[in-house]
Amino acid sequence: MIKKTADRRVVRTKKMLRDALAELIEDKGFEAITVCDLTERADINRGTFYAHYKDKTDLLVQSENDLIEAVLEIQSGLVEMSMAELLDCYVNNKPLPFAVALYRYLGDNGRFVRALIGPKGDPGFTPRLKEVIARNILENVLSEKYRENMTPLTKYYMAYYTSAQLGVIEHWFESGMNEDPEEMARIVLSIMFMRPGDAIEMRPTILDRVGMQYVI
Amino acid sequence: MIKKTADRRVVRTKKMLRDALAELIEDKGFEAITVCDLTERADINRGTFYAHYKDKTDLLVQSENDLIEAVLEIQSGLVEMSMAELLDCYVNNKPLPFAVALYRYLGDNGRFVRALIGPKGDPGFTPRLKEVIARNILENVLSEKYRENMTPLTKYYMAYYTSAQLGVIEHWFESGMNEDPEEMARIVLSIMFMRPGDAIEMRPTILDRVGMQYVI
DNA sequence: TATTACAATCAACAGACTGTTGGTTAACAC
DNA sequence: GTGTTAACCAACAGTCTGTTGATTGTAATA
Repeated sequence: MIKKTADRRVVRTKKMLRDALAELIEDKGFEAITVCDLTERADINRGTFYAHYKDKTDLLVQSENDLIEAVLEIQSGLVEMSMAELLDCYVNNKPLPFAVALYRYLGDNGRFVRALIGPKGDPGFTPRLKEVIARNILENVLSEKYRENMTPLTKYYMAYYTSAQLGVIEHWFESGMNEDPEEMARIVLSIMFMRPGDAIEMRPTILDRVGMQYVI
Repeated sequence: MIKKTADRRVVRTKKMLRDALAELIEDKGFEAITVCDLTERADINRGTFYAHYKDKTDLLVQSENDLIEAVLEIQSGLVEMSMAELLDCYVNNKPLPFAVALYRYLGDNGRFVRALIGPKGDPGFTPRLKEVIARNILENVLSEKYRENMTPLTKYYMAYYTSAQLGVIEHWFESGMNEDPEEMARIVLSIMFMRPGDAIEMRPTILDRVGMQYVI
């Protein structure tokens, strides 16, 4: 676990390769990338590539691991939120702190994340990101009662909810990251209190203030 | 558009290749598959493969198109649902007809769908399936008012909702497709009326009957 | 600053996969 | 039954792969 990569040449090489990977994924898709493409764009000798990585998949996996690890790191420093605090954020239209931190980091690594979760990216990355989000957001949302004794329906709700959160992140990237992290955190919180079925009760919900009223 | 594939040999060859593709994707991932792998497993000459498909990606895309087209076909025959009917289904615990049809078809083509949306599948397929689901389920759920004048928040809600629906489908496949299509349609309908924020009002919702009560 | 370690380069290698071709055999539709 | 054509087979050059050995250049440390 101890990174002993002090040599500037190594970090430069790795950075160049990771950047080239992100660009090329968005360009032609991971599938079509050759090691030649990578080293050519990164302006690195092909032999040097193999000194650091087994193959292009190894480069991909290592880069993904770094990203996942960083997200975990960020979220591990965040205190678990009480329901009262969540409510406070909601009614006062304050962004959730951990959501802000998450979106800030994802935004900073935008190019790479967008490439990975995009239609030409790595289908194996999305589940990993989902797992992190599930562990760090859902555990703050789902009550203990359901966490400990998970029924099939609860599991389906978890799958529903984590996928939904990732869908919002994807849409953020696709639409050009126009909103800043704070805005995104507010949007996420708002959506958490929406449900399509609300129309059944035919009452405008508290969501009016974010401009959506209720959804049929 | 007119399929003139009457020759039994052709349909046999194509079927063998599509099946081999599904198996190999789950086995080693699309990325790692070679045309040799495909023809070997399908027991087809390699030259024959190139008589039908440009490359392995062409095989993938054509197979995906067939699947998407079939889903569209199924859903086009379904009448649009009124809010009253939706309510009727919900309170009487009846499965939504279009959801049943969707899950039935996906289940019938389980192996292939599971391979495509899985962690070794095609990252480009999920968005396409999402789009179909969005068009056919969400348009029955979102009121006209929001459909015609889409605010950013509405779009985020759509992204949230469609991803969520796909997450449920994914979980169905991952967990071994234990529920039959009718059960899945009921689960989906139930989840539509849940929201994590319900705890704020601290009232057990109508969802009690499906064993979840309310979610914090 | 000089020395030592090692990262990066270059050229060349066999092996695998690709996409194509021309000639042959066998199954199909009518 | 016969013409059509799909499937088979072998062989082709071209590309990408992963590895090697020798050489050059850059970095950390004394």
